[in-house]
Amino acid sequence: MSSPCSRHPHPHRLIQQPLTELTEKLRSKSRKITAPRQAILEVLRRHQHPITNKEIHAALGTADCDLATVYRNLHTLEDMGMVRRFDFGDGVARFELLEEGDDGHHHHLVCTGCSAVVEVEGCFPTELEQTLARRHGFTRVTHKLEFFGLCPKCAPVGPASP
Amino acid sequence: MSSPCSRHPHPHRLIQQPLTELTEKLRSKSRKITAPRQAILEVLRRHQHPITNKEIHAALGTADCDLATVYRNLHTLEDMGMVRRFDFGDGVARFELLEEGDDGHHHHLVCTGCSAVVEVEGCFPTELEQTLARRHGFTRVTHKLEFFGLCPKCAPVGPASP
DNA sequence: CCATGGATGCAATCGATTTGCATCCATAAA
DNA sequence: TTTATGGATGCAAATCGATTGCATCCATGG
Repeated sequence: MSSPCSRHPHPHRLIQQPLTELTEKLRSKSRKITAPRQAILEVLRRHQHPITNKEIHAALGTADCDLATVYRNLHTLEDMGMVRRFDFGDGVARFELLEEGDDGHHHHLVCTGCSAVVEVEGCFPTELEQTLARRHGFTRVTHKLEFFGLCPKCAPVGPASP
Repeated sequence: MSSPCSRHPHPHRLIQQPLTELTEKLRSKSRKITAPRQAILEVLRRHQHPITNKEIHAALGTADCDLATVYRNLHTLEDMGMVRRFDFGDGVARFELLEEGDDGHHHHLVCTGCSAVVEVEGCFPTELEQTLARRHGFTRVTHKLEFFGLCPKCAPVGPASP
Protein backbone atom coordinates (compact mmCIF):
# COMPACT_ATOMS: atom_id res chain seq x y z
CA MET A 1 0.00 0.00 0.00
CA SER A 2 2.88 2.41 0.59
CA SER A 3 5.62 3.46 -1.75
CA PRO A 4 8.77 1.42 -1.34
CA CYS A 5 10.88 4.23 -2.65
CA SER A 6 11.55 7.61 -1.14
CA ARG A 7 14.81 8.44 -2.84
CA HIS A 8 13.48 9.58 -6.15
CA PRO A 9 11.09 12.25 -7.17
CA HIS A 10 7.77 10.87 -8.27
CA PRO A 11 5.26 12.58 -10.43
CA HIS A 12 2.59 14.79 -8.89
CA ARG A 13 -0.17 12.75 -7.35
CA LEU A 14 -0.68 15.00 -4.39
CA ILE A 15 -3.97 16.57 -5.13
CA GLN A 16 -3.72 20.27 -4.42
CA GLN A 17 -7.22 20.93 -5.57
CA PRO A 18 -9.26 22.16 -2.62
CA LEU A 19 -12.46 20.35 -1.87
CA THR A 20 -14.49 23.43 -2.71
CA GLU A 21 -13.11 23.40 -6.21
CA LEU A 22 -14.15 19.81 -6.58
CA THR A 23 -17.64 20.33 -5.30
CA GLU A 24 -17.91 23.34 -7.56
CA LYS A 25 -17.27 21.07 -10.51
CA LEU A 26 -20.08 18.86 -9.33
CA ARG A 27 -22.43 21.77 -8.93
CA SER A 28 -21.64 22.97 -12.43
CA LYS A 29 -22.97 19.73 -13.80
CA SER A 30 -26.06 19.78 -11.63
CA ARG A 31 -24.78 17.05 -9.36
CA LYS A 32 -25.74 17.34 -5.74
CA ILE A 33 -23.17 17.99 -3.08
CA THR A 34 -24.07 15.27 -0.63
CA ALA A 35 -22.27 14.16 2.49
CA PRO A 36 -21.20 10.77 1.07
CA ARG A 37 -19.94 12.45 -2.07
CA GLN A 38 -17.82 14.97 -0.20
CA ALA A 39 -16.45 12.29 2.08
CA ILE A 40 -15.49 10.14 -0.90
CA LEU A 41 -13.73 13.07 -2.54
CA GLU A 42 -11.86 13.74 0.69
CA VAL A 43 -10.67 10.15 0.81
CA LEU A 44 -9.56 10.33 -2.80
CA ARG A 45 -7.75 13.59 -2.13
CA ARG A 46 -5.79 11.97 0.67
CA HIS A 47 -4.61 9.03 -1.39
CA GLN A 48 -1.83 9.38 -3.90
CA HIS A 49 -2.24 5.91 -5.37
CA PRO A 50 -5.20 4.15 -6.92
CA ILE A 51 -7.59 2.79 -4.31
CA THR A 52 -10.47 0.37 -4.55
CA ASN A 53 -14.12 1.02 -3.84
CA LYS A 54 -13.83 -1.11 -0.74
CA GLU A 55 -10.79 0.80 0.48
CA ILE A 56 -12.57 4.07 -0.06
CA HIS A 57 -15.56 2.77 1.81
CA ALA A 58 -13.37 1.62 4.68
CA ALA A 59 -11.62 4.99 4.83
CA LEU A 60 -14.83 6.95 5.16
CA GLY A 61 -14.87 6.62 8.92
CA THR A 62 -17.56 8.75 10.48
CA ALA A 63 -19.02 9.76 7.16
CA ASP A 64 -19.87 6.16 6.45
CA CYS A 65 -22.25 5.40 3.62
CA ASP A 66 -23.44 2.36 1.75
CA LEU A 67 -20.86 0.53 -0.34
CA ALA A 68 -23.24 0.71 -3.30
CA THR A 69 -23.16 4.47 -2.96
CA VAL A 70 -19.38 4.39 -3.24
CA TYR A 71 -19.64 2.33 -6.42
CA ARG A 72 -22.25 4.64 -7.87
CA ASN A 73 -20.27 7.74 -7.03
CA LEU A 74 -17.12 6.46 -8.61
CA HIS A 75 -19.01 5.83 -11.79
CA THR A 76 -20.38 9.33 -11.64
CA LEU A 77 -16.96 10.83 -10.98
CA GLU A 78 -15.46 8.76 -13.76
CA ASP A 79 -18.13 9.89 -16.20
CA MET A 80 -17.41 13.46 -15.21
CA GLY A 81 -13.72 12.94 -15.78
CA MET A 82 -12.87 13.64 -12.17
CA VAL A 83 -11.31 10.27 -11.45
CA ARG A 84 -9.57 7.73 -13.58
CA ARG A 85 -10.07 3.99 -13.35
CA PHE A 86 -7.05 1.69 -13.27
CA ASP A 87 -6.90 -2.05 -13.68
CA PHE A 88 -4.07 -3.91 -11.97
CA GLY A 89 -5.27 -7.19 -13.34
CA ASP A 90 -6.54 -8.57 -10.06
CA GLY A 91 -10.18 -8.13 -10.85
CA VAL A 92 -10.64 -5.07 -8.68
CA ALA A 93 -11.09 -1.55 -10.00
CA ARG A 94 -8.93 1.22 -8.56
CA PHE A 95 -9.34 4.96 -8.82
CA GLU A 96 -7.28 8.10 -8.69
CA LEU A 97 -8.56 11.61 -8.37
CA LEU A 98 -7.52 13.78 -11.30
CA GLU A 99 -6.15 17.28 -11.30
CA GLU A 100 -7.99 19.87 -13.28
CA GLY A 101 -7.15 19.43 -16.95
CA ASP A 102 -5.26 16.19 -16.41
CA ASP A 103 -6.58 13.21 -18.30
CA GLY A 104 -4.75 11.00 -15.84
CA HIS A 105 -3.00 8.94 -18.43
CA HIS A 106 -0.01 7.34 -16.73
CA HIS A 107 1.09 3.97 -15.49
CA HIS A 108 2.17 2.14 -12.36
CA LEU A 109 4.77 -0.25 -11.15
CA VAL A 110 3.05 -2.63 -8.80
CA CYS A 111 4.72 -5.02 -6.38
CA THR A 112 3.24 -8.46 -6.80
CA GLY A 113 4.30 -9.23 -3.26
CA CYS A 114 2.93 -6.44 -1.09
CA SER A 115 0.94 -4.39 -3.63
CA ALA A 116 3.14 -1.36 -3.13
CA VAL A 117 2.61 1.08 -5.97
CA VAL A 118 4.98 3.47 -7.70
CA GLU A 119 3.64 5.97 -10.17
CA VAL A 120 5.53 5.75 -13.43
CA GLU A 121 6.53 9.05 -14.92
CA GLY A 122 6.06 9.60 -18.60
CA CYS A 123 4.52 7.28 -21.08
CA PHE A 124 5.98 5.10 -23.74
CA PRO A 125 6.18 6.01 -27.43
CA THR A 126 2.89 7.25 -28.76
CA GLU A 127 4.32 6.68 -32.20
CA LEU A 128 3.90 2.95 -31.83
CA GLU A 129 0.29 3.55 -31.00
CA GLN A 130 -0.21 5.64 -34.10
CA THR A 131 1.67 3.21 -36.28
CA LEU A 132 -0.61 0.50 -35.04
CA ALA A 133 -3.68 2.56 -35.69
CA ARG A 134 -2.61 3.34 -39.21
CA ARG A 135 -1.51 -0.15 -40.06
CA HIS A 136 -4.75 -1.76 -38.98
CA GLY A 137 -7.12 1.04 -39.82
CA PHE A 138 -8.10 1.57 -36.23
CA THR A 139 -9.15 4.93 -34.85
CA ARG A 140 -9.16 6.35 -31.34
CA VAL A 141 -6.42 4.03 -30.23
CA THR A 142 -5.32 4.10 -26.62
CA HIS A 143 -3.66 1.59 -24.39
CA LYS A 144 -3.53 0.16 -20.93
CA LEU A 145 -0.11 -0.48 -19.47
CA GLU A 146 0.97 -1.48 -16.02
CA PHE A 147 4.25 -2.85 -14.75
CA PHE A 148 4.61 -5.59 -12.18
CA GLY A 149 7.59 -6.78 -10.18
CA LEU A 150 8.97 -7.33 -6.72
CA CYS A 151 9.78 -4.28 -4.62
CA PRO A 152 12.95 -4.10 -2.52
CA LYS A 153 11.15 -5.24 0.62
CA CYS A 154 9.67 -8.24 -1.11
CA ALA A 155 12.78 -9.10 -3.09
CA PRO A 156 13.77 -12.73 -2.74
CA VAL A 157 16.65 -13.22 -0.31
CA GLY A 158 19.99 -14.74 -1.29
CA PRO A 159 21.83 -14.33 -4.58
CA ALA A 160 21.18 -11.67 -7.13
CA SER A 161 17.91 -12.02 -8.93
CA PRO A 162 17.14 -11.59 -12.62
CA MET B 1 -14.29 -12.07 -32.75
CA SER B 2 -12.64 -12.02 -36.17
CA SER B 3 -9.73 -10.01 -37.42
CA PRO B 4 -10.78 -6.84 -39.19
CA CYS B 5 -7.61 -6.81 -41.23
CA SER B 6 -6.44 -9.29 -43.82
CA ARG B 7 -4.07 -7.08 -45.74
CA HIS B 8 -1.10 -7.31 -43.47
CA PRO B 9 0.87 -10.24 -42.21
CA HIS B 10 0.23 -10.95 -38.58
CA PRO B 11 2.51 -12.74 -36.23
CA HIS B 12 2.28 -16.53 -35.93
CA ARG B 13 -0.67 -17.60 -33.82
CA LEU B 14 -1.47 -20.63 -35.89
CA ILE B 15 -0.51 -23.45 -33.63
CA GLN B 16 1.40 -26.02 -35.61
CA GLN B 17 2.01 -28.18 -32.63
CA PRO B 18 0.22 -31.50 -33.11
CA LEU B 19 -2.12 -32.63 -30.41
CA THR B 20 0.09 -35.57 -29.60
CA GLU B 21 2.93 -33.25 -28.76
CA LEU B 22 0.69 -31.37 -26.42
CA THR B 23 -0.59 -34.45 -24.66
CA GLU B 24 2.98 -35.67 -24.40
CA LYS B 25 3.80 -32.55 -22.47
CA LEU B 26 0.96 -33.34 -20.12
CA ARG B 27 2.09 -36.89 -19.68
CA SER B 28 5.61 -35.75 -18.88
CA LYS B 29 4.29 -33.85 -15.91
CA SER B 30 2.12 -36.72 -14.75
CA ARG B 31 -1.07 -35.05 -15.84
CA LYS B 32 -3.75 -37.35 -17.15
CA ILE B 33 -4.81 -37.27 -20.77
CA THR B 34 -8.55 -37.03 -20.36
CA ALA B 35 -11.22 -36.47 -22.96
CA PRO B 36 -12.15 -32.99 -21.72
CA ARG B 37 -8.50 -32.01 -21.64
CA GLN B 38 -7.85 -33.11 -25.19
CA ALA B 39 -10.99 -31.43 -26.41
CA ILE B 40 -9.99 -28.18 -24.73
CA LEU B 41 -6.56 -28.33 -26.30
CA GLU B 42 -8.14 -28.92 -29.70
CA VAL B 43 -10.31 -25.86 -29.29
CA LEU B 44 -7.31 -23.78 -28.26
CA ARG B 45 -5.35 -25.07 -31.23
CA ARG B 46 -8.07 -23.92 -33.57
CA HIS B 47 -8.24 -20.39 -32.24
CA GLN B 48 -5.65 -17.83 -33.12
CA HIS B 49 -6.86 -15.19 -30.69
CA PRO B 50 -7.42 -15.27 -26.95
CA ILE B 51 -10.69 -16.93 -26.02
CA THR B 52 -12.64 -17.06 -22.81
CA ASN B 53 -13.47 -20.07 -20.70
CA LYS B 54 -17.06 -19.75 -21.77
CA GLU B 55 -16.13 -19.63 -25.43
CA ILE B 56 -13.96 -22.67 -25.05
CA HIS B 57 -16.78 -24.45 -23.30
CA ALA B 58 -19.21 -23.54 -26.05
CA ALA B 59 -16.79 -24.71 -28.73
CA LEU B 60 -16.40 -28.15 -27.22
CA GLY B 61 -19.39 -29.51 -29.09
CA THR B 62 -19.68 -33.25 -28.69
CA ALA B 63 -16.86 -33.47 -26.20
CA ASP B 64 -18.85 -31.32 -23.83
CA CYS B 65 -17.73 -31.12 -20.23
CA ASP B 66 -18.53 -29.09 -17.18
CA LEU B 67 -17.66 -25.40 -17.28
CA ALA B 68 -15.83 -25.79 -13.98
CA THR B 69 -13.63 -28.37 -15.66
CA VAL B 70 -12.73 -25.84 -18.32
CA TYR B 71 -11.76 -23.34 -15.66
CA ARG B 72 -9.73 -25.92 -13.80
CA ASN B 73 -7.94 -27.08 -16.93
CA LEU B 74 -7.00 -23.60 -17.96
CA HIS B 75 -5.41 -23.05 -14.60
CA THR B 76 -3.52 -26.28 -14.99
CA LEU B 77 -2.38 -25.40 -18.50
CA GLU B 78 -1.38 -21.95 -17.37
CA ASP B 79 0.65 -23.35 -14.49
CA MET B 80 2.36 -25.68 -16.92
CA GLY B 81 3.16 -22.77 -19.19
CA MET B 82 1.12 -24.20 -22.05
CA VAL B 83 -1.31 -21.30 -22.30
CA ARG B 84 -1.03 -17.64 -21.50
CA ARG B 85 -3.70 -15.59 -19.82
CA PHE B 86 -4.66 -12.19 -21.21
CA ASP B 87 -6.71 -9.47 -19.67
CA PHE B 88 -8.64 -7.16 -21.95
CA GLY B 89 -10.00 -5.23 -19.02
CA ASP B 90 -13.57 -6.45 -19.32
CA GLY B 91 -13.45 -8.72 -16.34
CA VAL B 92 -13.15 -11.89 -18.38
CA ALA B 93 -9.97 -13.94 -18.69
CA ARG B 94 -8.83 -15.01 -22.15
CA PHE B 95 -6.30 -17.61 -23.13
CA GLU B 96 -3.98 -18.45 -25.97
CA LEU B 97 -2.19 -21.72 -26.52
CA LEU B 98 1.58 -21.29 -26.60
CA GLU B 99 4.09 -22.76 -29.00
CA GLU B 100 6.87 -24.80 -27.55
CA GLY B 101 9.49 -22.49 -26.08
CA ASP B 102 7.35 -19.38 -26.58
CA ASP B 103 6.58 -17.47 -23.42
CA GLY B 104 3.68 -15.88 -25.22
CA HIS B 105 4.63 -12.35 -24.36
CA HIS B 106 2.92 -10.12 -26.87
CA HIS B 107 0.06 -7.68 -27.02
CA HIS B 108 -3.24 -7.05 -28.77
CA LEU B 109 -5.18 -4.31 -30.41
CA VAL B 110 -8.79 -4.79 -29.43
CA CYS B 111 -11.80 -3.14 -31.01
CA THR B 112 -13.97 -1.63 -28.31
CA GLY B 113 -16.89 -1.88 -30.69
CA CYS B 114 -16.98 -5.47 -31.90
CA SER B 115 -14.16 -7.06 -29.89
CA ALA B 116 -12.16 -7.85 -33.02
CA VAL B 117 -8.59 -8.65 -32.07
CA VAL B 118 -5.34 -8.02 -33.87
CA GLU B 119 -2.15 -9.52 -32.55
CA VAL B 120 0.48 -6.85 -32.16
CA GLU B 121 3.89 -7.75 -33.42
CA GLY B 122 6.91 -6.90 -31.35
CA CYS B 123 6.98 -5.37 -27.96
CA PHE B 124 7.88 -1.95 -26.72
CA PRO B 125 11.26 -0.97 -25.33
CA THR B 126 12.47 -3.36 -22.70
CA GLU B 127 14.93 -0.68 -21.70
CA LEU B 128 12.21 1.36 -20.11
CA GLU B 129 11.27 -1.67 -18.09
CA GLN B 130 14.81 -2.15 -16.90
CA THR B 131 15.27 1.51 -16.17
CA LEU B 132 12.17 1.37 -14.06
CA ALA B 133 13.37 -1.70 -12.25
CA ARG B 134 16.71 -0.12 -11.48
CA ARG B 135 15.32 3.20 -10.47
CA HIS B 136 12.89 1.77 -7.96
CA GLY B 137 14.85 -1.26 -6.86
CA PHE B 138 12.30 -3.65 -8.26
CA THR B 139 13.22 -7.08 -9.57
CA ARG B 140 11.50 -9.43 -11.98
CA VAL B 141 9.71 -6.59 -13.68
CA THR B 142 7.25 -7.37 -16.44
CA HIS B 143 4.29 -5.55 -17.86
CA LYS B 144 0.82 -5.93 -19.21
CA LEU B 145 -0.03 -3.90 -22.26
CA GLU B 146 -3.06 -3.95 -24.50
CA PHE B 147 -4.26 -1.48 -27.09
CA PHE B 148 -7.85 -0.48 -27.63
CA GLY B 149 -9.56 1.38 -30.43
CA LEU B 150 -12.22 1.22 -33.10
CA CYS B 151 -11.69 -1.11 -36.02
CA PRO B 152 -12.56 -0.04 -39.59
CA LYS B 153 -15.96 -1.71 -39.44
CA CYS B 154 -16.86 0.02 -36.22
CA ALA B 155 -15.35 3.37 -37.16
CA PRO B 156 -17.78 6.23 -36.62
CA VAL B 157 -19.33 7.42 -39.84
CA GLY B 158 -19.04 10.93 -41.18
CA PRO B 159 -16.02 13.26 -40.97
CA ALA B 160 -12.51 12.16 -40.19
CA SER B 161 -12.03 10.98 -36.68
CA PRO B 162 -9.13 11.74 -34.32
C1' DC C 1 -41.37 26.98 2.21
C1' DC C 2 -42.25 23.65 -1.75
C1' DA C 3 -41.65 20.82 -5.39
C1' DT C 4 -38.71 17.64 -7.65
C1' DG C 5 -35.29 14.90 -9.55
C1' DG C 6 -31.04 13.26 -8.24
C1' DA C 7 -28.96 10.49 -4.35
C1' DT C 8 -29.00 6.96 -0.89
C1' DG C 9 -29.90 2.63 1.88
C1' DC C 10 -30.99 -1.97 1.57
C1' DA C 11 -31.60 -6.13 -0.37
C1' DA C 12 -31.69 -8.85 -4.26
C1' DT C 13 -29.28 -10.10 -8.37
C1' DC C 14 -25.59 -10.93 -11.73
C1' DG C 15 -21.60 -12.77 -14.00
C1' DA C 16 -17.14 -14.76 -13.52
C1' DT C 17 -14.68 -17.88 -11.01
C1' DT C 18 -13.81 -21.03 -7.25
C1' DT C 19 -14.49 -24.89 -4.24
C1' DG C 20 -16.29 -28.97 -1.43
C1' DC C 21 -17.36 -33.46 -2.13
C1' DA C 22 -18.59 -37.87 -3.89
C1' DT C 23 -17.59 -40.44 -7.87
C1' DC C 24 -14.88 -41.68 -11.81
C1' DC C 25 -11.07 -43.24 -14.48
C1' DA C 26 -6.26 -42.84 -16.61
C1' DT C 27 -2.09 -44.77 -15.41
C1' DA C 28 1.51 -47.30 -13.20
C1' DA C 29 2.38 -51.40 -10.74
C1' DA C 30 1.68 -56.26 -9.63
C1' DT D 1 -5.40 -58.22 -17.14
C1' DT D 2 -6.43 -56.86 -12.55
C1' DT D 3 -5.69 -53.65 -9.01
C1' DA D 4 -4.98 -49.46 -6.26
C1' DT D 5 -4.76 -44.79 -6.25
C1' DG D 6 -4.35 -40.08 -6.91
C1' DG D 7 -5.61 -36.91 -10.23
C1' DA D 8 -9.87 -35.39 -12.83
C1' DT D 9 -14.70 -34.53 -13.31
C1' DG D 10 -19.69 -33.37 -12.49
C1' DC D 11 -22.73 -30.93 -9.79
C1' DA D 12 -24.06 -27.72 -6.73
C1' DA D 13 -23.10 -24.36 -3.49
C1' DA D 14 -20.39 -20.59 -2.35
C1' DT D 15 -17.35 -16.29 -3.27
C1' DC D 16 -16.56 -11.94 -4.85
C1' DG D 17 -16.76 -7.68 -7.19
C1' DA D 18 -20.15 -5.02 -9.04
C1' DT D 19 -24.91 -3.69 -10.42
C1' DT D 20 -29.73 -2.66 -9.88
C1' DG D 21 -34.81 -2.20 -8.41
C1' DC D 22 -37.31 0.32 -5.36
C1' DA D 23 -38.98 3.09 -1.67
C1' DT D 24 -37.39 6.95 0.80
C1' DC D 25 -34.63 11.00 1.44
C1' DC D 26 -32.86 15.53 0.75
C1' DA D 27 -30.05 19.20 -1.85
C1' DT D 28 -31.30 22.73 -4.76
C1' DG D 29 -33.88 25.97 -7.63
C1' DG D 30 -37.90 28.67 -7.63
